[in-house]
Amino acid sequence: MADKTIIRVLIADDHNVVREGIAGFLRAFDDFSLIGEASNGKEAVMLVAELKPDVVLMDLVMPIMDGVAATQAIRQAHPTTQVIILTSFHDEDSVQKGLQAGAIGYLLKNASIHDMANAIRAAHQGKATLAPEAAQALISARIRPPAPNFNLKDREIEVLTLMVKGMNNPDIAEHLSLSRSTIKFYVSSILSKLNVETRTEAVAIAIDQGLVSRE
Amino acid sequence: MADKTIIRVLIADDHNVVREGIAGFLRAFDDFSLIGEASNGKEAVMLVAELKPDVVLMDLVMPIMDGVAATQAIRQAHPTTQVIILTSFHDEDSVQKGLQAGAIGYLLKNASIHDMANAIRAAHQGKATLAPEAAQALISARIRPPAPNFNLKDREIEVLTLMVKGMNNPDIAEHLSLSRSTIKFYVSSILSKLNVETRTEAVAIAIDQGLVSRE
DNA sequence: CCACGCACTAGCCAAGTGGCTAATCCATAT
DNA sequence: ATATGGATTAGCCACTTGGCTAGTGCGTGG
Repeated sequence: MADKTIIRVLIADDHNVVREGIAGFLRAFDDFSLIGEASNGKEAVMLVAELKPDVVLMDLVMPIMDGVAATQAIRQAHPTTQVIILTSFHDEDSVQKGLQAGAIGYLLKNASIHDMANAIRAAHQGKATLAPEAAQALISARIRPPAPNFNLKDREIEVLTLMVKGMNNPDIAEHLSLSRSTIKFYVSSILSKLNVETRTEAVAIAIDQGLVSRE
Repeated sequence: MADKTIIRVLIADDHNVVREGIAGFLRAFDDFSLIGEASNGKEAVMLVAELKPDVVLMDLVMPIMDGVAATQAIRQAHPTTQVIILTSFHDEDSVQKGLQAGAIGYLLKNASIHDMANAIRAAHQGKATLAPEAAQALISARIRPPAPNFNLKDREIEVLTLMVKGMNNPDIAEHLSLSRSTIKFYVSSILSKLNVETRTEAVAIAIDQGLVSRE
C-alpha cells in the first residue's frame, strides 16, 4: 500500500516510558508523524482540539480524565480524528466501554510493531482493528450465557412471547384459541418459574435475558 | 510459534472452485491437514460428527442447510470443533448471526493466505479472529443510535426505572415519598409518551431500547 | 379397567391498573 | 395582583391481574 500521506498521530498515556516506546516505534515508519503527547485524558482532549491529529493512541487508565471519557469527548468534537485504544486491559467491560465511546480500534500493549502500524493505517482509513482478545471479549459479550431456559415449556414460551408484545390475557387467549382461564394458568406458571410476582417483571426478565424477542 | 501439532481442517462450501482454492492453500502449509469437504450445511454437520475436525471453514450461503444453522449444530454437538465463517458477505446481520451461532472467527474470502492461516491457528487455540469489516459490523451494531429519549422528564425516568424493577404504584409512591395518585399520573404520562397502553409494554420498550437499565 | 399425569377450563375474590375529572400549592410571567 | 403553568394529590370507575379451588377430557402404563 504505497500511501505517501503522512498520518499525524497523538499519544495519550500517563507513563513516560510507554510514550517513549511508542514514540520510538512511530519514528521507525516514514508515514507516521508524532505530533503531540498527552499524559492524561484532559490534556489529550485539549491537544486534539489544537493539533487535529488523524489518529490518537489512547490509554484507558489515566489520572484526571480517563481514556473512555477522553475518547468520547474527542469523537464528539472532532469526528475526523480516529481513536485507537491502546491498553493492557482486555476485560469485556473495557473493550465495551472503549468502543462505545467511539474508538475505532482496540489494541493491547503487547501488540507487535507490525500490528500497531497496520491498526493506525486502518484507523486512518476508517477501518476497525481489534486485538484478538478484544474481539473475543466482544463476541463473548454478545453470546449470552447459554440462555438460562428457566425450564419453560413450549406453551409457556408461546404465552410469554405474547406477554412481551404487550397483550393481555383475553387477547392472548383469543390469539391462541384457548380460554382466559388457561392463559391465566400459564401466566401463573411462568411467574412461578421466573420467580416473580407480576407479568411486568416476567416480561422484563424475558427481554433482558433474551428468552424471547420483541416483535 | 513452533507448534508441530497438525490442525485437522474441514471445508464447507457449495462452490467447487472455492473448495479447490482453499484446499490448495491449505496444502501449502505443513501444519494443516484437510480431512474433508462438505458442499452444504447438513453434510458439514455429518462429516464433523464422523471426522471430528479441529477447525471448520464454513460458508454462510449454502443449499439445504445454511452455514449459521450448521455452525449452531456443530458447536452444540462438538464444542471442541471450532468454526470459522468464511464468506463474501459482511453485512452486520451475517456477522451477528454467525458469531451468535458459535463461530469463533469471521473472515472474508478476500482475506490473504497469511490471515487465513493465522485465523485457523488462532481458532485452534480458542482465540477469535475477525476481519476488519466484521469487527466494524460488530462495533457499529453495538453503538446504538443514541437512545431515542422519548422526551421523558426526570421524574418520569425515575418512575420508569422503578417500574422496570417490577414495583407497583403503591411501592413506587412510598419509595419516592409521593402519593399513589401522583405515581399514577406519571405512569399515565409515560404510557402516553411511549405510545403504549400498559405498564408492561412500557417496561418492555424501556428495557429493549435501553432507556433504563435493570437494577 | 383404573389410576395417574397432563393440558385445559370455570369461577371467585382481593388487589392493582389506567382513564377521567377536579383540586391545591407554588413559582414565574405579565 | 393576576394569570399561566408545572408538580402534586384525591377519588371514581371499569377492567385486568394473579392466587385459589375445583373441575373435565385424554392418553399411558399397570
